[in-house]
Amino acid sequence: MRTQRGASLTYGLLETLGQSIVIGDFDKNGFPTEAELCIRFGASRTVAREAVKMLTAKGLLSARPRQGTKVEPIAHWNLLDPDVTRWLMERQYSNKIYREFTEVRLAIEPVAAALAAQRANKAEIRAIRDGLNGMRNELHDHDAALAADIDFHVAILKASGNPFFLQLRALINTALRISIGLTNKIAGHTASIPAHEAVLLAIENGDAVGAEKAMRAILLESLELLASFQPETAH
Amino acid sequence: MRTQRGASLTYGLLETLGQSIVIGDFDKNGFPTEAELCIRFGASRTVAREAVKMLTAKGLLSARPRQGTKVEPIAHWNLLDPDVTRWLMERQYSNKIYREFTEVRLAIEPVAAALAAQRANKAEIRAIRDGLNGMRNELHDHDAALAADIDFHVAILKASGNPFFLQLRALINTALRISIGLTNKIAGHTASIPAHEAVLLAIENGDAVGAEKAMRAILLESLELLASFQPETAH
DNA sequence: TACATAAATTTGTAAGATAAAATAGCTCGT
DNA sequence: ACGAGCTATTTTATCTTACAAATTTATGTA
Repeated sequence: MRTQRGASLTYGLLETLGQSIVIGDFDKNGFPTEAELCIRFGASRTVAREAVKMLTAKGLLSARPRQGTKVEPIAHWNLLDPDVTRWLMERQYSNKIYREFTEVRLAIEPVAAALAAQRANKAEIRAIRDGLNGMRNELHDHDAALAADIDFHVAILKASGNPFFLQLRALINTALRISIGLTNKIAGHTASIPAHEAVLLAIENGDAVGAEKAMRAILLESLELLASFQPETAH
Repeated sequence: MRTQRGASLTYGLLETLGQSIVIGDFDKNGFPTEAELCIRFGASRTVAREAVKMLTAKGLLSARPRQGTKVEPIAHWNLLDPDVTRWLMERQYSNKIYREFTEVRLAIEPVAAALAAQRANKAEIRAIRDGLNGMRNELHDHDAALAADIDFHVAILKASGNPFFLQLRALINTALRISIGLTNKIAGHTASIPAHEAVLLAIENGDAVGAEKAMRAILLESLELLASFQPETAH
């Protein structure tokens, strides 16, 4: 999922800086100079430069001689980069970003479900069903149920056959974790199994329109539940 | 749009390697070792390493000691990264990727248009109208008409108020350039002005459902036109 | 003041040395 | 022959130092 499994100095600094940038730690005093980075994080120039270069590649920074390194405005960030999405999740939750995530899901996932209904093979349908069964069997274990829920949605993205849709798995992962974190506060609430069953059934039957509607219903239900539960807050 | 305006050695090598990877130049012999990179491209280790690190940040490469640097499978690439999208465009056109692009557009743009109908302010509507007028006024100049067409679609993404939608501007840019490149081969064909007018009108009237349908019609029309014109080719 | 020139700051590039990781190969005892 | 453990090798990872380039600031001179 992330850029690399390894935890070298460079990737450690990448994580630290990425999170700090997303939180806004450098908004006041500006981004440190290369020399300051080395001092503050005990890194060599090589490590500092390579971490900055990777953050530049993700749109978070830009550097020019004499002018220094600057944090780019959020409009320039590669928001669909898995690392950036994860850093956004790890910072303080905000209703605004959850709504934005869900709007993206409302655009993508119903269309992906419709395509899956037209194209999914047996193995892909089995993967979707495994996700649903996991949700059924783990009603007691919130973490396991969440993992199964994510598996269900990602399996549909895969079954769509369009690799670009699959790129959004990190965002969906994030959105679902936020969603679950909130809905868990509502006593006894769990993801709606029947709604998920309806999506699977439509895909199995090759019913593109039905799959699209059923998936949209899941997302709208989740969105309305949250809206009714927690009023819009700042940010 | 791209990672950096500057044309330093590092960014030059980034471009060269990114294009080569996307084309598949390293599929046979594997990706060169750091030392080989320096020799083949006349770069210092610093430049070679930083370019590789940026490509790693975009999901195209991974590196481990002793094992070397390898091209990741396409499923791992950050396909929505503006640089990656541009490199994909610059390689040989293929019907498959055009269809995939259009599927993404069919998911995102109608929803963006619906949101724009609910939220767009006067300045944002003016930007959309400017794009449409540009298309009207530049019927003779294909390049200018294409630019106006792109402006029109990007203005709607902006007016949606969701920054994640705007991330797809590079993909839409690419898709439209491919589309225009093909439709220009059809004698006398130009983008349908009335269809675009319908979208603007619906947004101005706050008609979310109408805007969504009108935008979907534009994309479906474009897709069908191409399908009828050029039969599915390899890749 | 206006303009040219020098100085200072910060990133960009280069090169060499050493460390660490992971594979391949070898030695040796059984 | 076989396997455990050690050694060698390859390649990336890290550190250090030096210099170049770009750009802003300061300075000096007419």
